[in-house]
Amino acid sequence: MTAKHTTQNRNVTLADVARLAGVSAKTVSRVINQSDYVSAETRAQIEKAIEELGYRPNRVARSLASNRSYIIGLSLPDVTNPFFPEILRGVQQEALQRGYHVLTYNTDLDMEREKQGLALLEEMRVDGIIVCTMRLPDDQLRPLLQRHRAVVLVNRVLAGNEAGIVRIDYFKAMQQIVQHLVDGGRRKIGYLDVSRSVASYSSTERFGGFQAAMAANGLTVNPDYIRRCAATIEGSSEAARDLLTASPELDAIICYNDVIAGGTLEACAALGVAVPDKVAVTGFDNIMFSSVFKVALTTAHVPRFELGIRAAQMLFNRIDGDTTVREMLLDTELFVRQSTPH
Amino acid sequence: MTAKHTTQNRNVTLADVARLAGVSAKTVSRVINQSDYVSAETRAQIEKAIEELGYRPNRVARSLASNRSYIIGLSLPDVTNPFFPEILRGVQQEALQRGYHVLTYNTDLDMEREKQGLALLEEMRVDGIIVCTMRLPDDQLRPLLQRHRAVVLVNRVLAGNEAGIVRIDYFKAMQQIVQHLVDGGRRKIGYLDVSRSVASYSSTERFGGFQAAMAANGLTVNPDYIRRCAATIEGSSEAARDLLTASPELDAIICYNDVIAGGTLEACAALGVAVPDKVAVTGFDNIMFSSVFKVALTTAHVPRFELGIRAAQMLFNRIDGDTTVREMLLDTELFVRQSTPH
DNA sequence: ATGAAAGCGCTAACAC
DNA sequence: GTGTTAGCGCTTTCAT
Repeated sequence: MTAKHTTQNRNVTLADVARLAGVSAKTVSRVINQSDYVSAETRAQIEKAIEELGYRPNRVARSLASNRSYIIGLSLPDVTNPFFPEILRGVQQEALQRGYHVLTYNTDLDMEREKQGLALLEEMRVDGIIVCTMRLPDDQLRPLLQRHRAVVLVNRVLAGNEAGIVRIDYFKAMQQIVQHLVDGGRRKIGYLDVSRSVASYSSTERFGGFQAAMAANGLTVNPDYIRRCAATIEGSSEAARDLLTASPELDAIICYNDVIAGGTLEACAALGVAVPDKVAVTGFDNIMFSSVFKVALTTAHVPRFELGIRAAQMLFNRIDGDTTVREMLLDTELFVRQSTPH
Repeated sequence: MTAKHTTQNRNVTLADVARLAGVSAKTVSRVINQSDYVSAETRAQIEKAIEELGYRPNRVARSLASNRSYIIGLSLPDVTNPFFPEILRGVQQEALQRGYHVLTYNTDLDMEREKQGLALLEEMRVDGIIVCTMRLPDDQLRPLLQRHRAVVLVNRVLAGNEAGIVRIDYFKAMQQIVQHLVDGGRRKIGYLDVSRSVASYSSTERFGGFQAAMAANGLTVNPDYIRRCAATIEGSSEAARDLLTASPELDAIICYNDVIAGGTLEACAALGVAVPDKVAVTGFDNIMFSSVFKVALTTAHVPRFELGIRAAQMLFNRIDGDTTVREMLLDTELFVRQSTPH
């Protein structure tokens, strides 16, 4: 019985509503889209019919007919990384305010899936997409984006392209971190980077800021002090252990992000290395948990929620045909906690 | 120029491909759906035409015509909570294997959004949905689910409904935690619960297991030892401080989940309370960071990835008309770390 | 193995 | 203010 009821609803169509209300399909359409003036009387008729039949508009048909979905796509590399969910929340807040919905596609750090996701979103004819991608090389990404009506890229630069860009000034943020450590008396500074097949905007900028600030302080970047690892607790813990064992003279380790810093703190604890007395440790991002790590983490706070909002605003401007703002740069804030001298 | 190219692609249709390949629309359809045998020769023709025109099928049209989307919806309450992204990954892995895509809707712990999300997914005519909901009361949830073709509920029971259910045995898991603490000599055990407008499956079962195990060990549950707080570091930290100040005799605090345990550890540190020597602390879920908290956390590992896989499998069975398995119960595993005596 | 015609449920562009 | 006529781009019958 329940099942039958379900099936019934499924087939209720705009025409059914029109018939019951004694009006034309178009008038019903006007009501559900609030697109045009309908007399209060007919409107009431129609709303009653909708209620009675349990009618729900079919977005698929609407989308096909109007070539407009009021849905935007969001491609995320890894929802498991606490960095990204906050972006989603920002995007969603802005979208809902404008009557759009957000559909998220998780690419799981896989290039193939990234392509699949962008293709799917295209096949669904979403009105625009916000893309957080790390892996896909420029020349593979570009044609995929080209096929979309409106695109905003997050933390990625891409030349020869129509896409809008919202990004964080990672370079400057990392310079601040280095300066903070140097001001705290540290000189032998290691760097635990994330391993990547392709250099990403994030890793390039962060490492670039590190190098620049080291040079500005007359410090040399010792290649032995640099390690790469997976952005997981296990991977970074192991890498940090290696690094600290090979170079016990280190007095600071800068980590690509908070997750890697978490692993580094674990390694320090395991080796009996005091943080920050012997070695200072810094993270990046300021994820939710960085304050409850073994040692509360000094880190660069990345305004992820705001990043999502800005990206969405830029996308909606583009959907509405306004492409004047091409790029947007947001600042971070240094959060000093217990893992560095201060 | 780029824009023109984009516009061109957008309008390439199956009919265009058919025309160029010199076949009928239906034959092209057969090729892109691999639904029927087509001679190798014509297939090659068609593939060449597709390539040449840069054709991409329009899912919207396909979905309207076939009443099938090959998309499943996943409704999550809060992607920011590290509990949920892993479920998404499991669902997605299973879905991609079967040629489906997953669209995620984040409800942000808001009842209205939860309703909106389920309605949106219905309007999109997805083939089925997996719902992780906490807030929506039974009688509001039921009619919304009824309108969907196939439904699987995660960690929620709901009577009088066609939906499949996959859940975790939280009751038993919490019993194990209590037993572990009692075996470690603890008797004055507090409980830091999550605050909710409505009692959820998770909170009810976890607290129920706590009560049952306390009783089984001849221990009374002191109402003063129970607090509720938001599932954030800040909220739980404050609540834990209150609890420890009001009841300094406590020798253990059981937390609803790892996030709350994280705040509790912070409170202990701030108050100079030794963990686990003075007070043992337990979490729940085993999120990625629970091992790098101030004190490595003893917690119940919830197999979230597998949960996602099972939920997806159950959903696909239902989509295929097989509803024999109505419910599925998964076990947790106790991870003993430094925050409890052992 | 392939094609023709009809229609999925809606909106656009004009009527009136 | 409201209705009519065509499609949107695809998949379904059913033919052949």
